[in-house]
Amino acid sequence: MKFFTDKCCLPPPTLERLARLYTLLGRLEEAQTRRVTSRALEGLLSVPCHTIRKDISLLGAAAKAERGYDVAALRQTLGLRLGLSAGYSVCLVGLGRLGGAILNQAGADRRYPLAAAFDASMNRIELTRTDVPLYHSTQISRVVREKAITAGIITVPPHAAWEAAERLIAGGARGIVNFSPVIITAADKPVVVRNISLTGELDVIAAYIHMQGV
Amino acid sequence: MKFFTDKCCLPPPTLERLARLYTLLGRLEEAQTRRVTSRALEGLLSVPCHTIRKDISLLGAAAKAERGYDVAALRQTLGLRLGLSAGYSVCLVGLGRLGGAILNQAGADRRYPLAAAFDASMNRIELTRTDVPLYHSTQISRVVREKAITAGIITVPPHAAWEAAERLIAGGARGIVNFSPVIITAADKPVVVRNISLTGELDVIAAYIHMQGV
DNA sequence: TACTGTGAAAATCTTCACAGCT
DNA sequence: AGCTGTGAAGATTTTCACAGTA
Repeated sequence: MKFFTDKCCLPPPTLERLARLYTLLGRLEEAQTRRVTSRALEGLLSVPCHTIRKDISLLGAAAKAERGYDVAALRQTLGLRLGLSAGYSVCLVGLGRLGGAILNQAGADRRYPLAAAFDASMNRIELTRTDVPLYHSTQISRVVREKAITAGIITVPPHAAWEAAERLIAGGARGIVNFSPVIITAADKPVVVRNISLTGELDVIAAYIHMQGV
Repeated sequence: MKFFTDKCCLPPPTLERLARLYTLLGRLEEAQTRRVTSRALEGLLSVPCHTIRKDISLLGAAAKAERGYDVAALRQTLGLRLGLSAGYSVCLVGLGRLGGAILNQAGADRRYPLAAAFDASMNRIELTRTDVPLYHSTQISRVVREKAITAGIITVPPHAAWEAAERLIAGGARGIVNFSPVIITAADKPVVVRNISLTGELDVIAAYIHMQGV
């Protein structure tokens, strides 16, 4: 018998849905919504209400059987149990167009402040205007270690992606969001990797369409 | 008894893995690799070789039991069966920083050429330099319909995301890649939606880390 | 020997059904 | 009446084990 994937104590699909729910609850809170029923969440998340209830139930800590969930309370519980309020700091590797966009939008989202950003071009580092401290890519491991950075966002060109990932891992990073079109794997390392690719998403869409599905 | 999700004739997880495999095979082909074994793919995709073999087997069309798969042949089969060589055209909604980045990188990836791009600001439309035809956001439905655009990429601010999605759908788009931090749902419409959010990915990473997992 | 292909077994995830609360 | 919580049933997905082929 095997308990889920590795040592995770919540099924991965549940964990991912709950993470999305957390963000949604934040938005509802901003909109002054006090309570939501699982059925309302079904419409907002495209997840069956049964599944939502089950997910929350698996968390082990829900409110009593009242009319719907208390938005603020549920969000807080979620943040606690999922470790989303841990205040991890992240860094950015690659100051090209995509990196630049993230650098600027990072201000909008206070949850994951950028503690550092890196690029392989000194020229670009000098041209970039930001409050985030900038370093040359060769400094990744050192800076990640010194600042105790938890995760890195990779936006470098394909050929440089692996080296960026290795440096992040060498510095002790525990997570990587990889936007370069190369798949980064770290099955043997204690690192969570999320590979995101626009083309990949379009491929999946094309495949679903091809299958006549929804 | 229920057959997978909706009318799709391949299990969704399989479909998504195969789509990723397709891209990987393209890369291997560029690198002049002729054959790959399922075990080699395991390392490159972080997917167990058993699963890879099963996935390919479900496709229904693999080579004879030789030493590994013929890279080019498998890729071609995949493209055909998954509909990845259908030559869909896509459009971009939102010419902010992220949209601009995608607009420029789109040239790098010839698989999904941008047939149009939209923004709500005429000023920004005039300032943007590109070969892609630009239109005001109010034209989305018309242009999507006239150019038979299959999918749209949304990079607008949160408050404008829903309207963008509705216009795309009204124009007949079958797929949406949404990079805005709002979740777009279209469970009742024949549209495939992929919501992608940097913060969301960081949340998932944080949650996995919290669970002590890998 | 080293690989793929695949039915069957095992594990996992989702859905159901109904108890319990308000 | 209408909601949540949850064990159990059902469906899906992964893993296994081994037959078959070069």
